[in-house]
Amino acid sequence: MTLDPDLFSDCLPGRPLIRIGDKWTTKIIVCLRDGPRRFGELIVPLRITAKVLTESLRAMERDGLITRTAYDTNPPRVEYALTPLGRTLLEPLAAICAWTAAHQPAVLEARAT
Amino acid sequence: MTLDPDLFSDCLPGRPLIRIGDKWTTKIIVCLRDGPRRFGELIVPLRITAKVLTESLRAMERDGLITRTAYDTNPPRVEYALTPLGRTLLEPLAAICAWTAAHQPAVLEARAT
DNA sequence: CAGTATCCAGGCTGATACTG
DNA sequence: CAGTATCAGCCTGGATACTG
Repeated sequence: MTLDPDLFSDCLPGRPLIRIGDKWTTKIIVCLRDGPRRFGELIVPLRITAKVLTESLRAMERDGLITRTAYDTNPPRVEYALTPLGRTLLEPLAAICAWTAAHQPAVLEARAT
Repeated sequence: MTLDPDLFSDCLPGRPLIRIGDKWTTKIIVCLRDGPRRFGELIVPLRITAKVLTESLRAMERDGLITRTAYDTNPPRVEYALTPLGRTLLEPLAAICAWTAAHQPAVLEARAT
């Protein structure tokens, strides 16, 4: 196990770097893991408001994690997809998921006492 | 790579479960990786206020991630240490660190354009 | 359908002052 | 040293209404 020797180089979830620590980014990434999805296909399962979803998607697009493709149809159709860079995040996120799946009961038990 | 099939079971950083997504928890854990540390040994390198550090430590203690040991001396001496449970978090956190170390430049470049 | 535009509450966070 | 108490600002996130 190797942890960044410089603890304060913003390599961890806190706010600064990537928005891993925010409420929605990671969930959106996982939502996109099986292929492109439309705005409405994200908003429903995530139970997020349009405003917040838009903000999150824009930020992730700026960071190069996803792409936004608008088709000039009526009604409009917009698809969001992971970039190769965004896709590389699936692995560390899976590690977090695995940890939670394994240890959530222990945490909840500790919290109960 | 295996991701939790139930996307909404709070297995990801968002707020709900473990405080992985908050600003300080992960940094505190990494700070404690080499052994117990005193309150003041955390507050200085983390550049956190006493109030926030106290709140974070209490929450982590409730969750069973750290222990708090107060020695009845004068001046007082309190040590915080990772529990075995807390220690298991080092591995997934290292994965996040590794991702950031590897891809931070790409993100910053995307953000700049 | 895929957003924008406002407004607003609550939580996180920090600064400052004080205590056993 | 290791906190607690209080106050205040910011920002995230949500509710609601409206638009091309």
